[in-house]
Amino acid sequence: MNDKLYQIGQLAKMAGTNVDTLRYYETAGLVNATRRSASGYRLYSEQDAQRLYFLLHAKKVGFSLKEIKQLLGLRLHKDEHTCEEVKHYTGAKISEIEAKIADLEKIKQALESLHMACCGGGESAENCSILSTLEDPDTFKHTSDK
Amino acid sequence: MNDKLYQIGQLAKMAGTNVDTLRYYETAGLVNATRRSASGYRLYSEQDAQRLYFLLHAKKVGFSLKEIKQLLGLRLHKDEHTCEEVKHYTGAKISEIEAKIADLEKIKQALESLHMACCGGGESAENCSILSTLEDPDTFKHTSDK
DNA sequence: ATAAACCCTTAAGTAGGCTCTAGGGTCAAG
DNA sequence: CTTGACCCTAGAGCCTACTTAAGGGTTTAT
Ligand SMILES: [Zn+2]
Ligand SMILES: [Zn+2]
Ligand SMILES: [Zn+2]
Ligand SMILES: [Zn+2]
Repeated sequence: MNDKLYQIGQLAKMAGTNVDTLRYYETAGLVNATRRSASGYRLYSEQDAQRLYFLLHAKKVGFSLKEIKQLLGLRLHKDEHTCEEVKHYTGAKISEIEAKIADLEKIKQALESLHMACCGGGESAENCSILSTLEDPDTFKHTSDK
Repeated sequence: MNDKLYQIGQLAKMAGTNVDTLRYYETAGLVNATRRSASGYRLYSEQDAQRLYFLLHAKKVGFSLKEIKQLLGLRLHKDEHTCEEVKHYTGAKISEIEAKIADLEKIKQALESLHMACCGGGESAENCSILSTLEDPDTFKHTSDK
């Protein structure tokens, strides 16, 4: 069940990207089409699509294609790595993600105080109460990085 | 109070980046040094540093320098925009950030189930219970984008 | 007063991630 | 059986965000 296949143009539209990018991802070894039609058209399965969605979401939040390739590849070449390595890698990535979330929460808070302070009216923002938030050095204090 | 100034090298080290990048950010209009020494050395204030930290954190979570420039610029050229515009922009960015956080939470969950399922031992990961999670199309289902 | 460790500028080069061009097949509709 | 909307490949080109190079001042320490 669910053996529906998509042509490259359909998948591109579904995913909000374009065909060139999909072909590029193929050459980069990121998302391959399950098979080709008799005439050589790429045919993507639902799984291929899921893989692409994962990629696009991960990209959106700042992972490089190289990192994404590793993430997507966790289930592959299982025989080439020990469980210890796998566990170490996933643990590190999880911390990384937690740090990213924390960063986003802070940026969000800064924007929210701007957003709420602003009256939203049609007048010039010259006297807008926005001023203080981003100007305040404490708005986004540096705690610890890396 | 707190009128400490940093040379470019110090700031670069503090921020975990390097001097070339800081000079680049200057040419890109992102982070300027408050002033120059008699001999032309850039001298960064604590506020300049905060601005840089904001930039670096925002970059880490996938914002482009162009977007970051806008974020950092919200408090500038206040006279050129209406409160309405400001409010609209911040509102849109906040939604964007919420979507990013949601994406990260999903990726995190997927990695966490991998992480917990794996025994972490020294044997080959060939029979590792990792298999199912990333292979399952539902792991990162496409809901709605853009 | 000479080294070591900083700093400056301008300009060219690089890596990652697409995006476009050229030249050509494929397929459904009318 | 042609037109329009797809698809293919190979390769060049482009944008972003740095990074390196070349040539040269400045500071601090011994
Ligand atoms: Zn306002
Ligand atoms: Zn207002
Ligand atoms: Zn395992
Ligand atoms: Zn194991």
